[in-house]
Amino acid sequence: MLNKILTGAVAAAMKDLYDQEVLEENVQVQRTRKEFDGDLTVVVFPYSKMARKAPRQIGEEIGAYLKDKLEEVEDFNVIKGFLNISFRLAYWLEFLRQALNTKDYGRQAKKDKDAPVVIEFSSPNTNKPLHLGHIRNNLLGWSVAEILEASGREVKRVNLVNDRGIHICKTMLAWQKWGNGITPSKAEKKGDKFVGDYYVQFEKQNKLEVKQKMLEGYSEEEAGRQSDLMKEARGMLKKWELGDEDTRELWEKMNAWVYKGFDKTYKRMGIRFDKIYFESETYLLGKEIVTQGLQEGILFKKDDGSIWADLSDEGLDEKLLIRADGTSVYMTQDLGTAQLRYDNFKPGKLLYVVGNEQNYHFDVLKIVLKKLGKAYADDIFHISYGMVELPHGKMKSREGTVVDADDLMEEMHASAKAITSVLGKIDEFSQEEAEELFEKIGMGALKYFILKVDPKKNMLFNPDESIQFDGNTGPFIQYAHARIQSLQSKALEKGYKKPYLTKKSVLQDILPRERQILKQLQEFPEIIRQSAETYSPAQLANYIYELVKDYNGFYQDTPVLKEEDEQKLLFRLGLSEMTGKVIRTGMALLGIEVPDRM
RNA sequence: GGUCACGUAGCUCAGUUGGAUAGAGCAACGGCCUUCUAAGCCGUCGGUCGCAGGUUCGAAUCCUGCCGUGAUCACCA
Repeated sequence: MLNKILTGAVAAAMKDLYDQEVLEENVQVQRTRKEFDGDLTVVVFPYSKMARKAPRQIGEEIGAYLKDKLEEVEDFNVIKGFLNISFRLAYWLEFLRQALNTKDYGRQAKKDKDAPVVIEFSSPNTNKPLHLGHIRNNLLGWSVAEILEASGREVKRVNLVNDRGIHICKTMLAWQKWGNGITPSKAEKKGDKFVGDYYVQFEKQNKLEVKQKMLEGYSEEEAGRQSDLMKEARGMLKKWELGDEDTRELWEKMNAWVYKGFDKTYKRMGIRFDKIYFESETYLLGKEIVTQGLQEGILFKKDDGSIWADLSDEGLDEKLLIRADGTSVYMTQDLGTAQLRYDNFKPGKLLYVVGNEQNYHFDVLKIVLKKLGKAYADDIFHISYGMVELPHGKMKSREGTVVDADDLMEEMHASAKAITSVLGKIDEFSQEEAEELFEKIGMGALKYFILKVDPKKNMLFNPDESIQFDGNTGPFIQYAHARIQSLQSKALEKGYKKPYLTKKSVLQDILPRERQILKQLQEFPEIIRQSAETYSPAQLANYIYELVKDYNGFYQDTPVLKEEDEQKLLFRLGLSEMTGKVIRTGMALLGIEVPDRM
C-alpha cells in the first residue's frame, strides 16, 4: 500500500518536474537497506537520461517534491541514484494499529468470480510405499495450494493414483504365489508396506529366473521377455483388462490395503485431497480422445496399427499414443485425466506437481492437447521440482537407499523427543501434551527443511543432519513463536489489555530494529502474492526466517516488560503480537503447526 | 550427441526478478542467563558468485561461448 502511494507520486513528480511520462509500475521501489537511513528507496538512475540531469540532482528534486506532496513522508536523503525516504512515526503507528485489527492479515478474500485452480500432487503408485521424493512432492503441492488460497483463489486439491498396470499385476501375482493368504492385519504391517514387499519379492525372483535363462544362452533382453513370471504377470494384466472377476477382486482387495496405509501417511503429513482420480477410471477416456483425434485427421496411424501424433512442426519428434496392440501408454492416460479434470471443475488453471524428470512429458502433453483443439491446454502449468539426493548419491530402490516416508517421520518425532527432553523444557507437560509437542516439532523440522529450498533445484538431504533445531529451521521459528505467546500472556497477567494500541497513541521515537520489523510485516501480503505467482513456498519460508531473526534481536535487546514508558511498552507488545500473527499465518501456509509453548 | 535445468563461503542454502559494500545457518573461535523461555542474542573467521567475453549509469541476476553436475531424448509409468 505504501509502495503504491510512492510509485504514483513518483510518476506524478516526473510529469510535473520534467514533463516525462513514467508508468507507475515501472517505478522501482525497494526496502531501504539496513545500513542507510530511510524506510523505502526509490531508484532514480533510470530517469537520469530522461531528465538530462545527474541522478543525484533528480533524487533531490523528487525527494523534495514527495516531502511536499505526501504527508506520510517525513524526510529523505539521496545517495548516488538512490532516494531514501523515511515515513512519519504516525504513519507506522497507524499501520500497526490497523494490521492488529485486521482478521487474517495477509490473506486475500476469495474472489468468487475466478475459476478454480486444480492442483494435482502426490500421485503414488499402489505397489510401493511413499518415500522421501513423495514427501517433497506432497509438501510442495500442499503448500502451494494453501498459498494460492491465501492469495484469494479457489483451489481444488487432486490426487491421481496409478492403480493399474503391469507393476500392480506383479505384486498381485507375488502375493498369490507366496502370500499364503496372509493379510496386513495378520502380519501386523501397514498395508502399503505389506503390499510393497511382494513387489520387491517378485523383482527378486524374476531376476533369478532371468539370470538362469541367460545361463541357458538367451540374451538379456530375450531372457527378460521369456521369464515365466513375466509371462504370468502379463497374462494377469490381460485378464484384468478383460474384467476377469477373480483378478478384479484380488486387485481391489490389495489396493484397499494400500490405500489404508497411504491414508495414515497422508494424515500424519497433514494433507488431504478434494478428489482422488484413479487411472483405472480414466485411461479409457484417453483412448477415446485419441480415437477421435485420429478420425479428425489430427493424429495418424502406422501400418502396425499404432497411433501417433506428429510434433515435427513444434521441433519435436513423433509421439506414440496407442500401441499396436491397442493398449494405452502414460501419455494417453494423462490426456484422459486432463479432460476429465477440466469437465469436473472448469478450472482457470491446471497445475501438476511432478518431478523435473517429466518436463518433456508435460511439454508434449500441452502440445498434443493443443493440437486436439483443447483450449485449456494453455492453462496447464507444470510445477516442476528437483530430486532429493542423499549424501551417498541418488535414491535407488534396488540398492535399498530409499528413505521411507513413515520411517523418516518417526525418526523426526524421536529426535524432537530426545532433544526436547535433554533441554528439560517439558516438565509441566502431561504425557499427551508432550507427545503432541514432539510431533509438531518433528514435522515442523522436516517440512521446513524441505520447503525452504527453491523447488526447481535438486536438494541434498542428509538424514543425520536434517534434524536440526538451530538456524534456518522450523523449530527455531516455532520456538520464537512460543516465546512471543509467553510474552503476551505475561503481559496480560500484568494487566495490559489488548488491543495495545489506541488511536491516541503518541510515541516520540522507535528503534531502527523495530522499524525494520514494521517494514517486513508490511511486506507480508506481497510475499504471499509473490509466492503464489511463482509457486514457491521457499520465498515465504525464507521471509519468515528473516522476520524471526530480526525479531529475536529486537526481543533480546529490549526488555519489554521492564519498560518505564508505557507508550513504548504498549507499542512493543503490539509489535510482538503482530509478529506472532504473521508467523502463525505464514507457517500455516507451509503446513506447519506452531505450538504456543515449547 | 540434441534439448532443458542447475553451478554463490569448507558444508547446506538465501539473494525481493538489473541496483548500494553479495547475505544467513552449520562447522571453528570469543562474549552474554538475578530480567519476557539461552532451542536464544552479540561478535570474529571465511567469497575471483564455475570460466571467458558482451549488453549499460550498474550484472550473481540478461545475451553468447566454453567447463562441470543432473534430468530427459522408451511401444516404462
